[in-house]
Amino acid sequence: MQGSEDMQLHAVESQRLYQQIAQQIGALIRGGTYRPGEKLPPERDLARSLSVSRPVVREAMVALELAGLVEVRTGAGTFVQRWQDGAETRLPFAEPGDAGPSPFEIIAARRVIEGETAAIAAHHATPEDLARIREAIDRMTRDIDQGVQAVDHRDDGDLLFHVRIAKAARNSILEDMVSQLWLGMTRPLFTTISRKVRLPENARTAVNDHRLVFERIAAHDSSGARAAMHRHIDVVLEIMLTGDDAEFAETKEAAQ
Amino acid sequence: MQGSEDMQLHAVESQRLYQQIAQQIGALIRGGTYRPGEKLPPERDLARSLSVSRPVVREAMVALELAGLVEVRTGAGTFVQRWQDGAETRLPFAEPGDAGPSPFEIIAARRVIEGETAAIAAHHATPEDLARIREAIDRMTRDIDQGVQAVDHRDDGDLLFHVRIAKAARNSILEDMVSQLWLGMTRPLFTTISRKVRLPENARTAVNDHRLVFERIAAHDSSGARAAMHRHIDVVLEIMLTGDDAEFAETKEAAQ
DNA sequence: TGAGTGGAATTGGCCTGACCACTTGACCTC
DNA sequence: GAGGTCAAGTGGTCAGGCCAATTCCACTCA
Repeated sequence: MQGSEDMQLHAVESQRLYQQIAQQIGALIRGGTYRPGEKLPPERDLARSLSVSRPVVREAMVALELAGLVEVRTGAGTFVQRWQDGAETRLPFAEPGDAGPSPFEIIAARRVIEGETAAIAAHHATPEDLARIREAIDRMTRDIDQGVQAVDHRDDGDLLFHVRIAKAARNSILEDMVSQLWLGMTRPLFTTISRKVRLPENARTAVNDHRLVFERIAAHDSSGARAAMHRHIDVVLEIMLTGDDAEFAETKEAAQ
Repeated sequence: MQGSEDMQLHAVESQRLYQQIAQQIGALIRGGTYRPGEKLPPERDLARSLSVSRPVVREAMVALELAGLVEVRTGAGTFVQRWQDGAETRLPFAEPGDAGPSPFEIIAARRVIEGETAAIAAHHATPEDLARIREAIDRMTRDIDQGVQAVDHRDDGDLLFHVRIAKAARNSILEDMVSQLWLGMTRPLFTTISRKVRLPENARTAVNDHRLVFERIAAHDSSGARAAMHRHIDVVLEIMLTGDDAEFAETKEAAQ
C-alpha cells in the first residue's frame, strides 16, 4: 500500500465506545440478523451482553437513529427501520478498514451535482442571486490579492461561490449536497491534496473559472453554465493529480 | 396554509431532550456565537446552564459530532469544526417549524442525480451490472403480478433498480445519495403521497419505464439513458400530482 | 537564562444505580 | 364481548463518581 520509506505512523485514533457499538449493531442490521421492523433487544440487555454501560448504548442508538437505521419508540423499544436504504446506509464515522470515499469520488460527484445546479441556476437565477454569486467571486479575488486565507468557512469565497449557485437552483437538498461534498474535500485526511488547490496561482485560475461560470449563469445559458462548471471542476481534478502520489492515478478514470 | 376542512391533527411527536439541546447549540454555532475553532463550554457547565444532565449533553454532542458541527477531543474539550459547510449544515432531525425538504424537492433532486447516474452507468456498465439491474426489474414485475409488497426494503425491486444503476456508475457517493433520497420519499410523512406510486396500474407504467432506461444503458447510450430516466421520474411526479392536494401545485415548478 | 520536566487542574470517557413516564398487553369487570 | 384497569417492560433522564487524556505553568537544573 505504501513505499518502504516515509512510512509515517498515523495514530489509530482510538474509536470511542459508542462508535464501536453502533458499528457492531449497524453491521448486524445490514447483515440481516435484525430484519426491518424487528425489535432490537432492550438497551439494558444490549449493555450487558456488550459489556458496556447503558449510556454508551444510548449514545450508539443516537448514532444509529441519525443514520436512519433504527427508530426509537419511547416505552416500546427500538426497531429497525422498515423503509430506506437498499444496501448502503453507512454510519457517519469510518468503519475499520474503510477510508471512506476517495477525493476522486468526491470530485466526480461534485462534477455531476454542481454541473446540474449551475444549469438549473441559469434558469432560475434572480438579480439578487447573481449579486450574491458575484460577491463571492469578489471576496475570493480580494482574499487572494491580500494573501489571506479565510479561517472561518463562512467567509470562504470559494465555498460561497459554489453554495450560492446551489442556492440559486432553489433546491435545499442539492444545496446541502454541495456543502457536504465540500466538507468531504477539506477533511483533515485530504488536506495535503486539497491544499494545492489553494496555492495562489491555482486559486487565480479557479477564480477565473468562476467568472466564466458566472457569465453563463447570468446569460441564462443553461448548458453553457453546465459546461463551464464541468471545465472548472476538471481543472481542479488536474491540479490534484499533478505531481501527486501516483497511487491515486488509477482512480482517475472513475472521475470520468 | 390549509383549507378550513379536513384539518387533520398530526401528533407533535415530542422531541427528545438531546435533540433540543443539539438544536440549540447547533443554532449558536451557525449563528456565530461560537466561531469555528472555538472551544465550547465543558459538558458539565453546559449541563448546568441548560438544566439537564450530563448524559443528555453527551448525546447531543454525539449528534453534533455526526452532523460535522463539532469535534470532540478527549481531555481537551469540544471544538467547533473549522472547515465545512458554508451555511447549511442541518441537524438530521427536524427543527421546530421545519418540515424538511418537500417531496417535490426530493423528486427534483432525484431527477438530477439519477439522470446522471444513468448516463454514467451507460458508459461503465459491465454485463454483471446489467444482469443485476435486469434482475431488479424482473423482481419488481413478479411482485406486481403476485400482488405482493416487499416488506423488507432489501427485497424492493423498485428501489433495487435505482440503487443498482447508481452502483453501476461506480461512485459510492452517488450511490448513497440515491439510497438516501429514496429514504426521503418513503418517510412516514410522505406515505400518503408516495403510496399512489405503488398502485398496480402505476407500478406497471413504472416498470415499463424501467425497461426503457435499462435498454438505453445496455445499449451504452449515455444521453438516451439520461433522457429515459428523466421521463421516468417526470411520470412519477405526475402521478404524485394527480388529484392531489392542490396546495403542493405551486411547488411543482421547482421540480422543473 | 532557557530548555526540560513534573504535576495539578481541567475535561471528556465511562460506569453504577435509581426513578419517572410511556406503551403494551394480559386480566378483570360489567 | 366490550371496555376499563393495572402491572410489567422499556426508553428518558438524573445524580454522582472514578478514570484517563490533555494542558499548562511553576519549578528544576544545566
